[in-house]
Amino acid sequence: MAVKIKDVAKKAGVSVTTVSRVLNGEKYVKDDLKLRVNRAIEELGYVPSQIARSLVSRKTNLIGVIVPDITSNFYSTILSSIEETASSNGYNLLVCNISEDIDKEFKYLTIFKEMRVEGIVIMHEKINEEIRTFINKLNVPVIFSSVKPMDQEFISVIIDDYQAAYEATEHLIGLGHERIGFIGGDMRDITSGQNRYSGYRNALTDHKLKIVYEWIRFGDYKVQSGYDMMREILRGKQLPTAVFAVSDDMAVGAMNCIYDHKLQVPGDISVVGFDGSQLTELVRPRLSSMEQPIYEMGSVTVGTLLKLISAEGEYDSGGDIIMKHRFIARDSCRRIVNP
Amino acid sequence: MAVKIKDVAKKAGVSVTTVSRVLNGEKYVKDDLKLRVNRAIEELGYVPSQIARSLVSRKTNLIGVIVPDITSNFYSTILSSIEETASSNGYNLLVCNISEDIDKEFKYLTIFKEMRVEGIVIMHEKINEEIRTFINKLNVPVIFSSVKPMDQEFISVIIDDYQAAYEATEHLIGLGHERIGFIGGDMRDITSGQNRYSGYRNALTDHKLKIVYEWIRFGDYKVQSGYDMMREILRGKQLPTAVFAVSDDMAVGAMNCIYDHKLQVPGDISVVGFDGSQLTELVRPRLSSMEQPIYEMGSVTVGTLLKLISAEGEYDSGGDIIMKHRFIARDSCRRIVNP
DNA sequence: CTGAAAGCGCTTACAG
DNA sequence: CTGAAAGCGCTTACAG
Repeated sequence: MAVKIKDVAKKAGVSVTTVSRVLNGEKYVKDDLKLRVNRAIEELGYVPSQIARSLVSRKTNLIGVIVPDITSNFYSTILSSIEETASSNGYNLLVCNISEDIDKEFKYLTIFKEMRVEGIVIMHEKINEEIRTFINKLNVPVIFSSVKPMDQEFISVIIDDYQAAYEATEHLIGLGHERIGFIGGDMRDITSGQNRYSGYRNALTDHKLKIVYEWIRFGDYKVQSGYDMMREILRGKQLPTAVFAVSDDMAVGAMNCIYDHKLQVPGDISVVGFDGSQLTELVRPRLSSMEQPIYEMGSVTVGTLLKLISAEGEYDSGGDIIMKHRFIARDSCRRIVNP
Repeated sequence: MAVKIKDVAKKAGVSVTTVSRVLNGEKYVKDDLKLRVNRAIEELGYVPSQIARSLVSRKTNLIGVIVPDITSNFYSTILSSIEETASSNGYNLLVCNISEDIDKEFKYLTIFKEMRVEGIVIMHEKINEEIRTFINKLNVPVIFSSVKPMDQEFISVIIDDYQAAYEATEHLIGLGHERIGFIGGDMRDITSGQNRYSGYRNALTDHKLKIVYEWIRFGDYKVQSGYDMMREILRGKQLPTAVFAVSDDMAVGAMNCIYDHKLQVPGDISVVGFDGSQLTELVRPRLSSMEQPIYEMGSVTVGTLLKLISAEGEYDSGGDIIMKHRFIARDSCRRIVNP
């Protein structure tokens, strides 16, 4: 099979201990021995087994990542950032795409444990009782990225969703809109579900605008549900002049639905999205959106996780990590002159 | 630290051998012992170390995947399919997003070797001499998915790109187009670079149409390059009535460029894409595209790789694996009545 | 500075 | 059916 440390030792005429020492860059190896060892490594094409190393060092350099849907631009962008940060810190990623399948998540968490990953990143909010129990006694640092599930005490890397949604709604109000619809998210998630909804509602009421339930729907953050929810809104007696969707995907779905109904964005209905994903620049008209610092969130997630790992539970981040949001106006909203 | 097999054995009052046996589902263990062991496992929350197992079994159940750009819908879709197939066969993914960085690829291949992955999937064509040499003597099955780099003899899972590009071009010709532009790919890739270009050219010449180099550009498959290449084409004296881009991303970039120049798709210029990614249904007008069976390609890639793994080099796939393509007409092309 | 030996947490012949 | 022992490929005290 593959060449092992013993083969290198034999070829170099030294002990495996010595080979191990030059492998790990220890000093106290005479130069000529070091030279012989390195030459043997070179000639044999020796690459040490991380498996064996992990067994003795108890370090796997592995981080397990659970992604709800890797084909979503938002998640794949965070993931690419996570990957980059992890990689540059010497960590590798075990990636699990659960696509709504809770059983798969449980299976994967077990695999993560078998593989002795040093930390886990979770990016979805559908945490049930069984999973909560499991990760609680897992004895491995867990961090949530971009979500904050209910009833659990792990750190989340998020933005101030309430404030962000409030400001996004105010943007529309500032443009003169008074009939503003809403396509929300999952209420099992505190921030992207509940807080964004509260932000929307409070912005309206603070500005003396009525909350019209006919214009309010809840989706699953994906394009199709944005489309479907928008269609329901379009069936109403009176139409809103603007819609705020809490993900860019849903906003694009809504835009497409409006387009397919022969209405114009922003001529007939303005649309605001949320996330600031690449989609915003991909569609026409370009989508105005409340931007999350997606890429930065990925690196902060890994950075914090690495601190948790090296501190072995002693590190206190001081609770959730709140990143800065920023509204980016593009071409999907218009000013209402005569409401 | 974590509980190990010895702890279970002690608690159950048996030898570690016996625990190992019930763990691995061997028969020849008396029911009452099995019961005691399982109870001990349960009570201790024992999960065996895959690291230790791998060391003795020489099986890691790991597949290394190199993706050029995980944020691209095309690649993330293949990846999700790869993940699903691997997972359901008991394999886990070590994912590397190289984002154009050849050095990173080399680093990752080394890590793959250290981790003793059982197989490797590569999804990009920029294989240089150093990398070629490395994977050739890696002694691990390698398979290329959706690409076929030059000068290497590993299996690729691809479609008949020549024929597909030919048919896509013919679709436009069939609609009456005579001035058909082309936004191509990377010539280092035989199929998606060279063959698609040949398919386009031969379709034109077979139908007595002229090849106009003013309308031909080459990009990197991404949205931005589609946009940029289209802008160059739009600068020409005479405009084509249609453009065929060899990726949906570039086609969307081209559509956006046309839109930003106040021209209509398909009114002024028809656009055909390639891949059949989710983007085709996301944009308006919906993009007509030559569809690759993306999801199936992912599962076939893993399926073939697993055969290569279990056959230990004895399995002969009979060369590249050619999947079926299919043109899907949507709304981005119009019929030319008076050319 | 260098090496023999023990040990990381498992599995697998080999005996019984 | 069950267990003691060797071994997977490394690292790390411990001696020298």
